[in-house]
Amino acid sequence: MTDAARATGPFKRPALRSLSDTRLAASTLLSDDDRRALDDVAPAPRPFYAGDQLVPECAATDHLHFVVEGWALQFKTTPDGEQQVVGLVLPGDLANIDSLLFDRPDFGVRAITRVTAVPVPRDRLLALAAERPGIARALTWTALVENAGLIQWAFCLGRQGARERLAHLLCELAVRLGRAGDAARFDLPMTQEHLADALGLTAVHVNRVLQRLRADRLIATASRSVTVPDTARLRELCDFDPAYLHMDGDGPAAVAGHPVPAMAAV
Amino acid sequence: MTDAARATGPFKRPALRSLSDTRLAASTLLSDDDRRALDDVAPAPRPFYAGDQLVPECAATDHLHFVVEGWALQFKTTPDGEQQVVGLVLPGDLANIDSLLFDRPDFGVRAITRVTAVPVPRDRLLALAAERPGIARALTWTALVENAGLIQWAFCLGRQGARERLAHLLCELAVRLGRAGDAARFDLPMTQEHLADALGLTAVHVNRVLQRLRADRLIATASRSVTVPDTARLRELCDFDPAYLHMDGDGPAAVAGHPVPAMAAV
DNA sequence: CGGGAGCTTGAGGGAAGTCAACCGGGGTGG
DNA sequence: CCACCCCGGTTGACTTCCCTCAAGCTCCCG
Repeated sequence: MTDAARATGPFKRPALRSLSDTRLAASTLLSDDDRRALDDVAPAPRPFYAGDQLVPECAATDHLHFVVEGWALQFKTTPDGEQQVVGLVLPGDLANIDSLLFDRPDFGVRAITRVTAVPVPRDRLLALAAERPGIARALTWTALVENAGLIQWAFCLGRQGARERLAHLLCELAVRLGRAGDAARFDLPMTQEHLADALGLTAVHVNRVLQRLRADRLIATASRSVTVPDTARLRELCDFDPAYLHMDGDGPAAVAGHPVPAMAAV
Repeated sequence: MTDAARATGPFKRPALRSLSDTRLAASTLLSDDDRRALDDVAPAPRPFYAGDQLVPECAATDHLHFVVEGWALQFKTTPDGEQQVVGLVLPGDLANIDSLLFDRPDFGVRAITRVTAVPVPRDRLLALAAERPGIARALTWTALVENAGLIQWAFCLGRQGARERLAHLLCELAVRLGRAGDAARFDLPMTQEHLADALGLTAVHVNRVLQRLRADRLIATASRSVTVPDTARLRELCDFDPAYLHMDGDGPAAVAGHPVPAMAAV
């Protein structure tokens, strides 16, 4: 709650204005008509405090939350209270696409910072998809991108060590935040505990691994932000390939015959 | 290749006949018309030998493979040759839904046993989806189910020990094979090496964990098959809840107003 | 009969977890 | 205004889980 100030850190990018600014709409599958139709069904954005649940883990939901500002995480809880983070939701992302067709969510979504989200009723989106193939396709595309991210997530958890996993997460964040250049610096509002929950580690161990990365000059950290002095070196460490993020809105272009917008900063 | 005989083990279920028998079509989102249209675009099934790649990991694909017989696995390879299995493909499953909209696959698919698959050209499926909202929706539904499975997979890899992960995988297979009752026995054509690649472990350790599960009477194994004497006890060990498999074709029913077929044996 | 794939077993090592204590800063309440 | 407190980060000692390497076994198949 007291993170309100932090949410507007030194590297805040201009807030997204509408659903047309989200990744769903950027996927080149949509016509301008589709985008307008999407904006028409969008209700007013809703604010959340850090720690709030956008989507409770174990209760039915019928709204899809498009995050336009702030960070959130997708999580699943063990019976003994531990939680595993299964995805990070950044500005422009759709927090819970599974609620499009499932009554009970497969995971909860919790705000890390203060968050602004547009909660679109599932039925409105389904109706839109039924009459506009472009939107239906864009929704499928979004689900598939989510899929690719989860596959990579599982891969890292299963086959990489703590050092590589942490490096990989930082590489991913740099790309998704559009700050993948050298000497790239970006906000990182996650605590070491958050990182641990995401990487399948403990906070103590995350701490030690972070220190080693710092000692090796692979990263530098300031309060709530990270600098990557040499992107290539960090990527080499964890074998990072940004293709799985599908930042270029691939595939769809070939299908719809639309030009690919210059969205990627990979 | 010499597994051809094994693929027709003692618990072989009748082979699926067409796309209408796959999970995609069972999702209650399709009208009978939709199902017919789907069957109309289906080419002849194609056989694969054990070890064959249905989808090569690093080459563009434009066919979606519906597996009607046999087992396959979805995998991702590390630069040093290790592989992480990110999903198992059973009869009725769609092996590579990501190829619907992406040119390059996010993972490869390799046959574990002899496999029969129906390779549907992506374009035909896309065209069908564009004119039939039901099929578009069923495809999205399939992607979301895949999603739920991957989330659970990541959860297990991140937060469970070897024993729990292995138990969880066996519980999942029992349900997906429709053999979730007590004293349930089912074919398991995977080697301990396959299991290790799936669970993020080594084959040696899988071996030891299997022995402990056997010693504790949680499972019994015969050649290429597993028996679960007490389903409840095994599920309790790994905190298994079959909801994430969405075997009941949920959500869609409420949407389309169709009755839910009695597909679940959960 | 030989050979290979898959399973089993053992000894030793390393990565990550656990438990516990301490620190530093910012916010809150007295 | 200051003291306190809580949260997040840091550090150390010890433990545990799982990996590595290596060898031997069994079964199936050629």
